[in-house]
Amino acid sequence: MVSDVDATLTALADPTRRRIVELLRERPRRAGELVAAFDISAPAVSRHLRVLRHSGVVTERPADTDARQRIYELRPDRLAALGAWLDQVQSFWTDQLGAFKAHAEKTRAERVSEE
Amino acid sequence: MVSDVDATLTALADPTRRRIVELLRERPRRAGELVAAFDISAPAVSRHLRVLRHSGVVTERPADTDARQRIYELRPDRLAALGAWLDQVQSFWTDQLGAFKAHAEKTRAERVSEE
DNA sequence: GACATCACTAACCATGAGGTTAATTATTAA
DNA sequence: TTAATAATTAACCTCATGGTTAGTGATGTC
Repeated sequence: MVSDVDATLTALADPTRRRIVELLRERPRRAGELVAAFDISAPAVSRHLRVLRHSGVVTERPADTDARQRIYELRPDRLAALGAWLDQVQSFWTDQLGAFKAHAEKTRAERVSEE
Repeated sequence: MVSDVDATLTALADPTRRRIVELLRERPRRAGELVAAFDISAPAVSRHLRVLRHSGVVTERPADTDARQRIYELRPDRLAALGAWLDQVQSFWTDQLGAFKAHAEKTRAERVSEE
């Protein structure tokens, strides 16, 4: 029930991996491109990518132009599952305390529009 | 920018803490009640609660009937912020999926930076 | 074919996080 | 006021995780 959410949260637990997700949020990127974005070594980034891959947060494929290069792309399903889990937790909460429901929704909406 | 999301994800990274959140999803609970729900020691649970407290996911207050007991309650703001972050990531993905599916391999697409 | 390049795995090391038991604080009960 | 209870902090141990450098496999380039 929570197992893929579990893997997703574990994957997003690390700040470097969160940053990778944010980079991939803009567009797919080559592994080397991601390595260049951090001050850590290439193998370190590579292992973060493996965690993200195995948790299903990203996909990987070789580039058409140069098969040595690997393109990483964000995959929405797992993030959607996490979102659903969050909605569930929040909805239970709002059911419990109906008076605050409006406030919670309002807060959420504000945060979205802020960025 | 991501800092509270950061703390929230770190807090939810641990399976025990996720389970605590799910228990609190139903109703506020006493610390001892939460301890009883796990096979680990009371201090271990206590520290998980501290992490959740510091990340803002839960609040704590003494019980009215017995001030030794502490009531833990879920707080929606941080989870809402995390939800907003997820929405943001996903919306970027869906906006740009079509365009990049076609050209990502051949073209180095230049992006408008929204930050 | 020889060599460079991209990204990965392998092997190793250090730190942090989660677990334990023992001690501490605050409150209630006798 | 003394003892018991609820929960926490303190001190300690172990192991998972993230970092490193070195080596490997595959692909592109000369």
